[in-house]
Amino acid sequence: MSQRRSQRRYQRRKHERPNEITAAAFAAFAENGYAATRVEDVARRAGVSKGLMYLYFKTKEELFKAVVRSVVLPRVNRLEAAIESSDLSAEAFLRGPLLELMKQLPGSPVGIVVRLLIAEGPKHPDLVEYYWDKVASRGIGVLSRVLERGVEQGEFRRTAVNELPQLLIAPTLFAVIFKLLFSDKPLDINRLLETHIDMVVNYVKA
Amino acid sequence: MSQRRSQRRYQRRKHERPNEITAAAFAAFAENGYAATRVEDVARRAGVSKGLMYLYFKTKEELFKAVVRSVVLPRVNRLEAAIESSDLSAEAFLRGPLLELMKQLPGSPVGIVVRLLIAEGPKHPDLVEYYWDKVASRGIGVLSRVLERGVEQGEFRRTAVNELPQLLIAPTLFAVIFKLLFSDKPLDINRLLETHIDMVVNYVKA
DNA sequence: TAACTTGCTGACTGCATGGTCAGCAAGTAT
DNA sequence: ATACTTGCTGACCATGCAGTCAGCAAGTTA
Repeated sequence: MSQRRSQRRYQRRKHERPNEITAAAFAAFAENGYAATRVEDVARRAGVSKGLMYLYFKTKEELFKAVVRSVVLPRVNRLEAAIESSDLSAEAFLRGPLLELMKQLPGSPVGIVVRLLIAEGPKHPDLVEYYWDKVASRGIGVLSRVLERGVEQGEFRRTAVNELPQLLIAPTLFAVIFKLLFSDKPLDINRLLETHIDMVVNYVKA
Repeated sequence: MSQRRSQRRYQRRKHERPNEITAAAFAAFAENGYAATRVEDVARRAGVSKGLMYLYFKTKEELFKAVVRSVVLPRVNRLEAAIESSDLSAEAFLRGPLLELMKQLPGSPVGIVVRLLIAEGPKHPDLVEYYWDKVASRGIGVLSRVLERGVEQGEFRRTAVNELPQLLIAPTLFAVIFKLLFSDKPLDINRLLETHIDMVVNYVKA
């Protein structure tokens, strides 16, 4: 009556493990933040042993970095692609795709990452640097180009906003954080973002 | 040759201790964040023993709350007072005192508190609630009243901004966080804030 | 100056958790 | 079947730190 139960203790999945683990880690960090999350929790979520974690990630910190990268990179890439392939007028672009993106950010995983970055960033300078290179500056670049295009086509006048494209998305960060902290308080985030874009467009329109 | 050195081991200062300790705690949290700060560090900074900490604050968490309160309350009070006692036109108020306040926030202790709140808030719901009551909603109230006054006096038209006064200061949060994470990157924060206010004023002006 | 109150100290405890590693078993080659 | 490689496990260790408490000494009273 001894038996080879069909329950194997585990399967080997060398290739999939990293993704599975970062996904589990993201979920765990999202709930509890980085510091309060135990490596063992992540392991349980990923359905692996604690020891395995350390075969794929040298330290808890490495795991953290991997999470940030995995969440953030695909999104930026999509954004850049979407923008370059668009042939809308500058105004239509701001009011359409950009606004849409802004509306999606609060409540998306990006919100979580922002929280993690703010909380832990000052202790992980290389991560902040990475984020700046791969995300922030690329995002700014996109916005900058849109505005510039508007000016070239005589659609917009040249204003301080051309040098401060961050202004376009600044309220998005506000929205992200508001939702993070005060999700139970009333605030029509979409309307807030719409109004902001409307304001900017009026301001820069020739 | 034994001696009563004039170096006393300590002085009793029952009354001053709480402030001294919260000040030390603020400094420590500012450098390392809440989770990474040891109670013993705070004690050393305050020049007291670890045990004493627990005579004034039941837990580390209580200490944290005390810090947030002590930093944030005086500032809000000052803001409210400054505004109520002002007899400027609405536009002048936005371009003057409000803009000035916005410029000061990044780099002020408030930035630190924001970081702490974002990082730890989700695990301290009562603290978030407190912050909402004593800070956020009061701030919104002030902004709301300024805009309303502008409308009543025929200076402004009524726009969506009247119901979304947060929009006025949203970029300030952006600036605070930018400075927090990317203090070495170039960005003319003052100009950004000026431009934003200019934009809003243009938008709401009758 | 002696007896007393209490602000304060610092060694100690218990536990949580990041990281290690010897060995086991899933898969592979022969 | 048998020998071999390696993905994976889980018990274990070392450390670090929140919170405790018995006792000491600063200040007070008589």
